[in-house]
Amino acid sequence: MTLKLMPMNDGVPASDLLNGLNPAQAEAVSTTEGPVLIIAGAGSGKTRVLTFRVAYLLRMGVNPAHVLALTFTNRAAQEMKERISHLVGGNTARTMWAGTFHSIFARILRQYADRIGYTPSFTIYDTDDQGAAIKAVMNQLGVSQQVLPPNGVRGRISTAKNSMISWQEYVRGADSIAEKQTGQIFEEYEKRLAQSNAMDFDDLLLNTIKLLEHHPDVLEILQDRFRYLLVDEYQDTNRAQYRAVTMLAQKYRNLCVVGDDAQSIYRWRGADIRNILDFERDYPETKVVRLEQNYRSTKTILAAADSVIKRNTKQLKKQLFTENVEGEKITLLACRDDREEADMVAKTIRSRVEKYGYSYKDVAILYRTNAQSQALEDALRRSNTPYHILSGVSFYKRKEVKDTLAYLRLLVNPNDTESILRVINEPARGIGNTTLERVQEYAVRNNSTVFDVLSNIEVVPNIQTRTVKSVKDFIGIITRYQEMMPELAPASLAQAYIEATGLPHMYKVQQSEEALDRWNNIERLLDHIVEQQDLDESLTLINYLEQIALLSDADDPKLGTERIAMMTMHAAKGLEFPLVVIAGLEQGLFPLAKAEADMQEQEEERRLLYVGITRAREQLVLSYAERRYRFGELVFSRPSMFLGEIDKDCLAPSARSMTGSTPSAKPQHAGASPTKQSSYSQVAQSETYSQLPMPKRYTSVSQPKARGVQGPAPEGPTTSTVGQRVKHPMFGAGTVTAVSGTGQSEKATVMFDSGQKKQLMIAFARLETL
DNA sequence: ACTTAGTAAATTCTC
DNA sequence: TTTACTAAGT
Repeated sequence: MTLKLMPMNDGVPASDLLNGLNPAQAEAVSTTEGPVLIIAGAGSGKTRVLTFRVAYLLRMGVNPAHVLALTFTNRAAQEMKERISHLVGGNTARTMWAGTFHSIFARILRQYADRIGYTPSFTIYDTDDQGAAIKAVMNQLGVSQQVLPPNGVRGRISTAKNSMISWQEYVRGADSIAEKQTGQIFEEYEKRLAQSNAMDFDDLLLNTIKLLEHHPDVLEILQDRFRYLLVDEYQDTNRAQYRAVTMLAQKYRNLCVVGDDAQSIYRWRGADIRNILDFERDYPETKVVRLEQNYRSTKTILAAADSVIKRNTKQLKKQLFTENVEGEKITLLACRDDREEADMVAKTIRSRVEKYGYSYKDVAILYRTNAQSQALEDALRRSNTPYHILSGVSFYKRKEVKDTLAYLRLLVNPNDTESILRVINEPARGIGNTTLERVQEYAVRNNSTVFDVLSNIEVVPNIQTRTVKSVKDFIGIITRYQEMMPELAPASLAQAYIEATGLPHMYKVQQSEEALDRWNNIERLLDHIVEQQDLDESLTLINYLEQIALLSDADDPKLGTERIAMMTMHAAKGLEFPLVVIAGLEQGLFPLAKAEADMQEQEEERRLLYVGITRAREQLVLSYAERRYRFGELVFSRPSMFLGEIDKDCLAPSARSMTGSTPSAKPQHAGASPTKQSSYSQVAQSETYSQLPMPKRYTSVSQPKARGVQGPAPEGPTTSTVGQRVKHPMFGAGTVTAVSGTGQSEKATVMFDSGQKKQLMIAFARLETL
């Protein structure tokens, strides 16, 4: 391909696009031919470069259908398309392919499914389905779940797949008994999925590779279709993704990858930093472009981020700088416990919103683990601050929603065994475990699918007549609506079919608040299908289900509404906010306990903090708590070692004097004899507690005044006596009728004056003595 | 076969 | 604290 500086039909020359860009950006945009490696520091206008690059290509006359952009989230892909449409106008970008590896590959695989032994209606299994399949296989093989935890097996199988190790290779390399067993499970698992016409997430990559390797004609078609490839977040791709991209790019070699090794945070799920480090070796003619000017953050924030990341030994050379203002210093909140931390975070945000005129959508609270969201959430709710959480228990993870989706999946692919087992007795139809065991056993023995066996249930011995009828009814519903599929639009079909399954009815008659909630969720899901169908006339049930299966937390459409965003730092990748709070900077939590001893893990945690800090545009607040509830138990902790790594000049004065005695000033383990105790242990407290800045006393919300029975009290046992009169914020006054348990798990049974009897955890229920 | 109560385990991150 | 699995009761 040769460059033609010809204006496109809209009459604007391509070079106009370069006007607002700095030299490095312009180079990254205009080097359209051949391999390009863009090392893009945080906030260096990476997204802008990517979109301009595509727009530039299109202006140069490249057919948008020849462009493939692989992004990290669907949201990023969508945004990219919109921006490009904006730049080049009209529908030009519509035929361009943009999406995550998984969604793009799923699309390709549907097209060529028959080449690799699937039908185009294959099902995509999520982690839960995987777990269910693995447990079923272990059951079938008689492997105890006590001896070999299914979760661990799932992890090992997934790791193997991400490294492109087949079950045959895995078995060959297995030494220990556990590995041999895992290998056996691996084999049966693969067979079970194939039988179910289903793929797990890893298969979407592996099967694409298989398709390209074994079918040269398909490879060539795809190479010719995707003449220009872009890969975003390249540092977080794994070997399988690398392999697939390499094959696709082989013919035209127009491969542009964008990444930042400092932001590589997915090593644990197979991301291989070699992909970025070896790029130049694999493509000797590579043009390397470094984007080093940061347009996002203040000098202070950038300096803080830099002071942290430079502690890592392995990283590509680059020096980020910014022409932005110095900005506010970073605030450090030192708190007594997680509840106080949450209250202080909430209070700080509210005051900043007031003082600086931020709106809530400008604010994000980031944390290391999802579990931390609970306390923060409570505090925000108490102070009436609007927020929303990305991830956690999302809508699509709810039982009733998953059940509904499973029913829908069966309509498209009745061989989907995991879905059958999930819903066959939901609502209860009198088809129990014994029956299902027999059916599965029969299916395995006769190399048949569970659905086929159920369809001919008479042939299975030892099934009760009543059960046979139930099974027939169940199969009847599916086949009946399957036949209607060609005639009905997906939304109305789904509506009628789900109604016929009796699932909504079951919840509706239960009348409890929870059941009605569930019923409501099913309705919402069905409404959503209607919506999506209205948006896209050509929507099929297959497309819809795929879209849901490949949804990620970062795709949450609620982002950008007038609320504080709460999420893990992983989920925050690619986002930015004027005000960012990072909570829970404690040893053992961030970095996680597991990473404290392992340098590699520690460096990954440090990169994660780097990602967190660089999400902030104007202001950054960090916090830690001296003690925190974990598993309902109070544990002590020291401030994170990372706090000591942040350049002192970046911290606000009050914080600076406080950090004068943080771990960096004194070696953490100085004097402390090596113990096996985790950093959360009480021992750690006595060693380092006194070195810590004492947090300013914070008047906590609703501190119970009473002594006897009251909230979390770490010191001494909480005691309450039978006959004690107490008051509860919700239930009102009452009398303690019984006490059970000790310490943190001490429970009191209270007969309230309203007539209600409740058993309450004394440590958590905010009871007041009267 | 289904319900319920009781206990064990979990909390790292995800397409 | 919440969730998930197991065991015993109906």
